[in-house]
Amino acid sequence: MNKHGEAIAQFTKHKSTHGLKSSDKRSFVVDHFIQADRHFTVEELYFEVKKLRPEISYSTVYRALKLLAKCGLASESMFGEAVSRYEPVHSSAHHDHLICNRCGRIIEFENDKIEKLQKDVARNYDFLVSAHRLELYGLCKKCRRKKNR
Amino acid sequence: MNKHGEAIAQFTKHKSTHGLKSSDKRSFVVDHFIQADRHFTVEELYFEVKKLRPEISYSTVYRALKLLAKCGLASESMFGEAVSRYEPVHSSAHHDHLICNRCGRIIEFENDKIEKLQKDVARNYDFLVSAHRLELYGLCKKCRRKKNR
DNA sequence: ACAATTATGAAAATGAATTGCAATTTCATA
DNA sequence: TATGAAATTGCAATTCATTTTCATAATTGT
Repeated sequence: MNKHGEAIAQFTKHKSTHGLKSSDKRSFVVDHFIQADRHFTVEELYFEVKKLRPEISYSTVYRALKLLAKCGLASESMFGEAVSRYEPVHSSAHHDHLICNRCGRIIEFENDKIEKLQKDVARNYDFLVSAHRLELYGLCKKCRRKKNR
Repeated sequence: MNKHGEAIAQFTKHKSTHGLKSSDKRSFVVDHFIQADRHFTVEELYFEVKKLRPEISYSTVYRALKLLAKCGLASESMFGEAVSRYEPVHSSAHHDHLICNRCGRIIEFENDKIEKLQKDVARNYDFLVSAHRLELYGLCKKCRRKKNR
């Protein structure tokens, strides 16, 4: 089963264990989010969905994303902005972000060495880490070229 | 001149170069922030100031913090919460944060190795970094002890 | 002191997140 | 297939921090 299939399966499982029912609209939103496999604000996802299924409301999108977050398929993060972004959670490794200040592109990366050093730091402070966030802001490859335009 | 004095001087300079006037109230807020030398939300700083100078309004505190941010003496960050926090900027090194999910304590740290690895990552993506943020969330020393209470 | 400009306080506006509620849909069971 | 309890949906209303407006007060240069 592919990655998307797994995610859908996990969502279905969460529904059954939580007494939730199926719904076309929510499924559409969930599928779209999982297929897209990238960051969304509620509003961004809402606008995309609306193009294809105009009868789906903001509330439904909002609640679908909250639900995805609850069942571990999306994580909510606030990239220093005032709006929440939801990103797909890949069962695999945690990832950090490079965020372009110009075009908004978000690049994910992983770096084991950094992760390890983080643990060292935490140990020094007798701090028990449950989550972390690392974000590098600046200009992405494309935007560096057009820096002075 | 001590660190606080330098900060005050920088603030004074910013005022003169920007045609701003002096004000008792704003100075009080600015001094308090600089002396305290720690994180504040607007509201937190407002409540502290209010105890000592009840005639100072939320607006003044808000605008003072915005101003401090503009002149580089404070930086605004959103620790994954819905509220902005302002932290003193020390002319010296950048620092990252350990954030206790239980008591809210924020511990600052610096780690050159991590900084270096970040640069390596950026280089790999041809990304030009202008700022970064690293936050480790979890339980601080004190809160680990009372974890199960 | 006067004029010009900035600072202040209180209230209103903004904007995103969240919730309440009535109408609708789902689904297990009769 | 019909039923009813429970979940879902859309819209409007609320919440809550941030930000702006505007009338008044304070500051600064002349």
